[in-house]
Amino acid sequence: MATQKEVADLAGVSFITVSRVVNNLGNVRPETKGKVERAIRELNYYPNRQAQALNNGLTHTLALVTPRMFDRPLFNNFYVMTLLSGVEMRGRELGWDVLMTTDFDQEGEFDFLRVWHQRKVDGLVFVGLRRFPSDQIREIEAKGIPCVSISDRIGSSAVSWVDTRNDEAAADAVRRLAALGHRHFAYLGVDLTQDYNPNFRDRELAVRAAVASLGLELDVIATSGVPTAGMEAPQVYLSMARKATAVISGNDSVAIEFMATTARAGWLCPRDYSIVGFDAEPAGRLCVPTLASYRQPLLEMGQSAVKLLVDQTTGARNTKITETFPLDFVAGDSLAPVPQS
Amino acid sequence: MATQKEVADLAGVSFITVSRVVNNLGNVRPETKGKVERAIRELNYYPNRQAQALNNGLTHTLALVTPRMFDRPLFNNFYVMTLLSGVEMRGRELGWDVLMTTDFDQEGEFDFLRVWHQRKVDGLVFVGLRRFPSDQIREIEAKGIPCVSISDRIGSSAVSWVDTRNDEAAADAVRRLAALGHRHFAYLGVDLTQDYNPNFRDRELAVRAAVASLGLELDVIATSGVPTAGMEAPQVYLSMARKATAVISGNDSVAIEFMATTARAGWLCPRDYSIVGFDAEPAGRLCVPTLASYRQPLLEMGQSAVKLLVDQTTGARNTKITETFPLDFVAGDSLAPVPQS
DNA sequence: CTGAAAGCGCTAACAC
DNA sequence: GTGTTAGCGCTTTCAG
Repeated sequence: MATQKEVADLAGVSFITVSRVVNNLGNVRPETKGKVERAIRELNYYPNRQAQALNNGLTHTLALVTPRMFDRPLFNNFYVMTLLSGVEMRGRELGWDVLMTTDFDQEGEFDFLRVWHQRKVDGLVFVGLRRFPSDQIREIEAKGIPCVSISDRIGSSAVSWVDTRNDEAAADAVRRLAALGHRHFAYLGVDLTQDYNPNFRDRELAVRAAVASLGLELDVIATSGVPTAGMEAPQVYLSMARKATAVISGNDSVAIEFMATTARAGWLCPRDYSIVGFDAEPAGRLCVPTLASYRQPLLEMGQSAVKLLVDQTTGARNTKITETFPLDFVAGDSLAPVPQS
Repeated sequence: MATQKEVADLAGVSFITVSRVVNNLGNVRPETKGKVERAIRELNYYPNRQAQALNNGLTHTLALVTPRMFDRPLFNNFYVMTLLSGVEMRGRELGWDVLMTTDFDQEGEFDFLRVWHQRKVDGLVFVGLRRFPSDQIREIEAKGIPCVSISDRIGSSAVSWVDTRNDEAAADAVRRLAALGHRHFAYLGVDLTQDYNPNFRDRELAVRAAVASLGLELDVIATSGVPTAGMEAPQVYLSMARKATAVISGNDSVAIEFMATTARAGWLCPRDYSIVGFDAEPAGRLCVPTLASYRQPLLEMGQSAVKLLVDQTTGARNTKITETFPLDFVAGDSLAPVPQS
């Protein structure tokens, strides 16, 4: 653990000169600089970030805040992890490190601001799959804590966000299925009154609107929360006398499970119904039939969020920015013309 | 951002008393302590970790080092993600935060020790899916950098590791399939001369040994590296005149893709062959047929690694510890008696 | 162009 | 029990 002073001694200069070289402040004669650089290399010197941070307040670290659910972190999840990849990639480019945290602590307290208070990070990126408590928003506003939200369009003027145009994609799904002759739709979602999830919310609302505007039929089946009569979505669907032929699922995981369960009951996709999901998870590509879906540019979203955050902490920008991305349709064999019965 | 001094002023004591209260050092009269605690609450004071770290050298942060592949982080991966969950959970319990990093930087340099040199973390947990360069091992030994490896049984006496008994599970798989009458095996792996992965390595070697000891037949098909004649594993298998009826796959992802590809070619599991994978990914549960597999206790492994690391940094233990976990068999419909042909 | 002095927020060692 | 002094490694004034 070489220190600045040791480098200075070896190079025969004062430690302040080392600081100048390390931080590229100019004002150093080339040959002095050369001596210092040689000493740095020889001692394998790295500036101590803790000490730097104590001076200028910058840790060059951000926290990625993700949901904790069922008493454990929700890392094991394609959506969150792809975002993390984007965050890490852009973070690296900009010289920032990423601290993984969850929104709740062990005891179920909402304390994700802790890492900022402790000065472990300069700012936070939220993966907003859950309602944001307004207490925290007020604190963020009051203290000017740099924050960017992904997926949840936080109302506060202090929080920038990036999101996708789920409404467009959901409307496209309805249109696409209607064009294949489908007249009876089902939407697999969550109980929005219980489980706030902005993605599911936007998708369900847009599906409702699009189906209604075409004058078609729609069953909405909640997956989580309190499922109808204690049954899970596939059971609810299978128990219906008149089954929708066009199923739109709030995400791919739900869709894949749905396909597997109905298949075991002898009700097959795409023979008996068509289905489309969201998020284009890799598992959907491996299904038989392959699952049609809408891809969010998660990698880009993660990268963009970091950019916004860094701009904000460095003062390059201090106004709220909002950014929306389109979703791409990913074709699959799970989409077919309505069965003639 | 209240400081210790501000709290002290408000409480009418000196800042050192605040420090004593915060760190529970005793030596403080209860009523003084009460005053200080009230001031802390009122000012919403958090100790500045940077400053603490500058004194005692402890950041209470660990780095989880995971592989970067194909120019991006490999976070989006069931295996890595479940480990991360375990690491985060135990970290929280012990008051440590987790910094996510990758083994290579943007330019392909092996610089995962950077975060330690910069004093951003107190130690490292490696997810060893890749050969560890011996340069780094030497540096770890020389500087006493606290490290724990997951899955790769690092030879150095300075690096503790946790791993699973893949050999046992692989032998069990062979035994199980042989008991179902299978005599011709295939193993789907990677090119071990090109792609070092300790899990795949242990599994392949054990399969080879077990099949040989029973005097049965084995085809080994590499998935990555340079696939035979430019074909991927399923194609290689399908192109064989005499196909193995018992397939053991190095992991579930490969197995799932294998099943999907052969199914499209009309070669069906379990009618035409049986298959078993490793890691018990959730996607395998949703396959038709469901995929038999062996589950590693990844959550526990992650937790255990953190425990070992923390013990090492706090000096509670300074000898190398190694720990192995058993794998659990997870039943699936992909296993059946050998087809009568 | 280079250096000396002060201080970031905190803790360890030593007084009182 | 409580306070004072020094110093962790670095950067930011301000002098020379």
